[in-house]
Amino acid sequence: MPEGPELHLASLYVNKMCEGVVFSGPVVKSEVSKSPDVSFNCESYRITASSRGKEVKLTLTPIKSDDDGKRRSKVTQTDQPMDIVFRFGMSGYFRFTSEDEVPKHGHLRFYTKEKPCRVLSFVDARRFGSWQPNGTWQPDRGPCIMFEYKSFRSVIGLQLTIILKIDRRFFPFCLRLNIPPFLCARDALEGLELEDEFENKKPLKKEPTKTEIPDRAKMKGKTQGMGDLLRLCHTVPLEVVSLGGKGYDPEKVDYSAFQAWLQCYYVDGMKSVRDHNGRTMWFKGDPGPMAPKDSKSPKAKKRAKKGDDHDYTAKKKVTKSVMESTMKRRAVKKEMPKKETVHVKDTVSKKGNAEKKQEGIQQRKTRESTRERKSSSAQPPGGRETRSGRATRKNSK
DNA sequence: CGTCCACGTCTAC
DNA sequence: TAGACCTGGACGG
Repeated sequence: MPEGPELHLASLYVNKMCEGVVFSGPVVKSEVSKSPDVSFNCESYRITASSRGKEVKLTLTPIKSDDDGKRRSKVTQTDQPMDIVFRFGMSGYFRFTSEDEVPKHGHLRFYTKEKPCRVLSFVDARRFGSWQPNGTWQPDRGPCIMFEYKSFRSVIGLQLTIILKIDRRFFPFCLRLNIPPFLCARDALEGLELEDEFENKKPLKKEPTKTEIPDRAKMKGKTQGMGDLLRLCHTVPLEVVSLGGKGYDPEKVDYSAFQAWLQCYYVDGMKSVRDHNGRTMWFKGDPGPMAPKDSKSPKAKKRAKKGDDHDYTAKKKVTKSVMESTMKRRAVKKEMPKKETVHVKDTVSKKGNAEKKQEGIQQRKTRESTRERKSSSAQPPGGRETRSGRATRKNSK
């Protein structure tokens, strides 16, 4: 789900599936959801979607019709359009299905007017996602990498002085530019001009070839194409979108393009390290001077990560050749002087693999919640999960 | 069956 | 800056 272009793909999905479809009645929320009720009830309305950064906005637009006056008997009909802004958390996505195929964890549902009606569902297994009726784009969020690129560049420029290391969001791009993920951001970006000299050329074009990379970047001597990091932040997500939403569309079955695009996750020979937040970075070559000191690499070994993501179901084997060709892009191999000054605390956070102290407590509690989970897991489709008294699990740390 | 892991926010020490 | 909030898939025993 989330992260960058996927939210945009979600909006494309909604627009595509709901084009010309008439919805009707109330918007239904699952019992367990803590997000607000959506008090919208209209005899006939349409749904369109748009996205910005990590948010997706659905617009419900009532259709006026003659029989509106008659039918309005008990329920007050909504006649004004309504925007609902969604954030997807870790697992949110939209699905448009028949009524009896509504996915489990469909926490907000829009029903069509047809006789065997269909349902647009906001599905979110982990419920980290949320929505806001009558919502607007969150004003304090950063600019959208895909559609507010220029603004994004300046913001990064302004904030450069306070960035300590390359943000995790950048590491897929670092891979392409051969930037060590734990290089100090200042080193990676210094010399960067706020104006992207390429942007008036062709912002949407594919990844630059080596020859297109400006000399200015090389001047830094460290890594090739450093200054283009930000541009890739923009173009790479657009590449994903240009894959055609394959994967998000249930009809399409070709997942290989996306797999190949990924380039780094769970690829042979790729290294990984966790940062102090417990997030896993994938890279090749030198981790860079700011790498967490003794953070363990998670089981990068044999996790052939099944393509089980809702969006990217019908996955296919990625051919070795594809991967290898993408790997070959690495150009300059340089050695970063290993500094001793590692400022990153080596805190093994959270479920640290290195921390097994209070296992007893932890395990007992986990088991409790597991058991409870089971008892409530037999829900009918449609997100009608009911949960009785849930024992709040608290970690005693 | 149990453990670890996951594309993100929030808020409480 | 640790948890908390959640579910489910992969994997190990």
